[in-house]
Amino acid sequence: MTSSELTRQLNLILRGTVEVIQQEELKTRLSSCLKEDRPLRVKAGFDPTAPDLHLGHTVLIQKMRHFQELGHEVIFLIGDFTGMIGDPSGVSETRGVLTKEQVQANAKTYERQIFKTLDPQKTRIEFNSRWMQDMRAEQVVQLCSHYSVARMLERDDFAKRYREQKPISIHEFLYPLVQGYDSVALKADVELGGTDQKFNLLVGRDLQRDYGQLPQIVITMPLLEGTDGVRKMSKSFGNVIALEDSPEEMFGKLMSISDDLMIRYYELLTSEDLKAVRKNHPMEAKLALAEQLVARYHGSDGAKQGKGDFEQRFRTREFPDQPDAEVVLSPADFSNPEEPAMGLVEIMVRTGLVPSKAEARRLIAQGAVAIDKTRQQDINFILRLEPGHHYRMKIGKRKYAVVRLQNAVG
RNA sequence: GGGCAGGUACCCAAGUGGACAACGGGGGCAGACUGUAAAUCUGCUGCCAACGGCUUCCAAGGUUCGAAUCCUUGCCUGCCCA
Repeated sequence: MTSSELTRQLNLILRGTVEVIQQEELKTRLSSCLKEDRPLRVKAGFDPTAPDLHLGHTVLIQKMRHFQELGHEVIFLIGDFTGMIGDPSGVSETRGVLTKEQVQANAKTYERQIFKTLDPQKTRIEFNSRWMQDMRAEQVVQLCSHYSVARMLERDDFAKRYREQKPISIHEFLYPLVQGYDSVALKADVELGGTDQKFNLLVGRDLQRDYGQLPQIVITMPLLEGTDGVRKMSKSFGNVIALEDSPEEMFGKLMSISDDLMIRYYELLTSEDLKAVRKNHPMEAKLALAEQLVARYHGSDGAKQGKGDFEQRFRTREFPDQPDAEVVLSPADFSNPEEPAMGLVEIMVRTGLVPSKAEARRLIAQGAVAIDKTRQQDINFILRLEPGHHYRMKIGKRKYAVVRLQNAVG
């Protein structure tokens, strides 16, 4: 194999990475693989408790795709065993333990989502329960003996919690060990992970060495910030853009991110030249980003749809074709069906877009509610409904609902 | 096993017998300004049949006219000693 091929592969592999441990090892192993005409075995683990992939995950998946394009073997590892134990963090809440059925269902969802990026023919999906399930206590203890508490406490998040006198359960120490053991079981050549996974990935190296294998090369990728632009994208922060968000939703969320974050998304999620992006008007650049990403997951029709919806809602401030909720009232909803009328607060709650009446009142008082383009600030306002009329209600900046009477039975 | 400290709303954190639905900060939401950007200013941020009522301060009991505050037990967490 030529050295130019080696360089070509390295360039693609290294694009966007934060750290490669060790780069020299990567080079050596890659070149021997090329020589022997065998693929690198690349592993990346995912947590089955969060089946909804979001853009944050795609940073890794994109990298997996790179490997795939270069002809290597990628393993999408689902940490179902770890998932079934349940995540310990969170003091009062005991995380629901996942059943096998749930894990199966989540795995299906994963497949559907990752195959928008990865080639199904070339992707191996594994579950770590396959080798963890029947491991005997003896073997578990033996596994534990490969690592020390002091070294465990080197992990940032453990160290921090230890310092702050926050609880750390023993079984949390098992997580890195199990994850590391996965690499042993799979004989991984490379493991991919976010920068937050660095410690766990390194444990894999140590364990592999202890078990007489060549230690895997660790490649860390940046964590993508969520829509708030500060914290990493995570369901628990409520700042995700999910791959299964509707085109409209995805487009809208992408448009609402800050300019700085937009650049970051370009950097990690596209191959665009950042210098060129910066030359554009930020608004235009953002539209282009939204179009590109929505098209990736929903096709070009989806992108058009998302853009159209965005234009309606925000640029021209029109009522969208697809409101977020529709409330249809029937005679039974009124005390006097002859003169159908209902308090605005009640209607708002019925849209499901507002969690409580108190919240509805607050919104009205703050001038966030309009009916047919007329702002309504009286919290006691009663809407008299006329048959056939579709009342268009706007709640806050981004929620729209239609309210109407049930059609007379014809 | 023993000693000590602690558990307050989404998070951090005040409050240590009545004026507490609970100071303050963060976050969130809304309004103004905008490019649904950033920054800034302002307001809101338990629920309801609402000048009032109801349910909250780890849980269950108890003391009291009255408890987030005092007592008992339990659960949870951290530190120190063994």
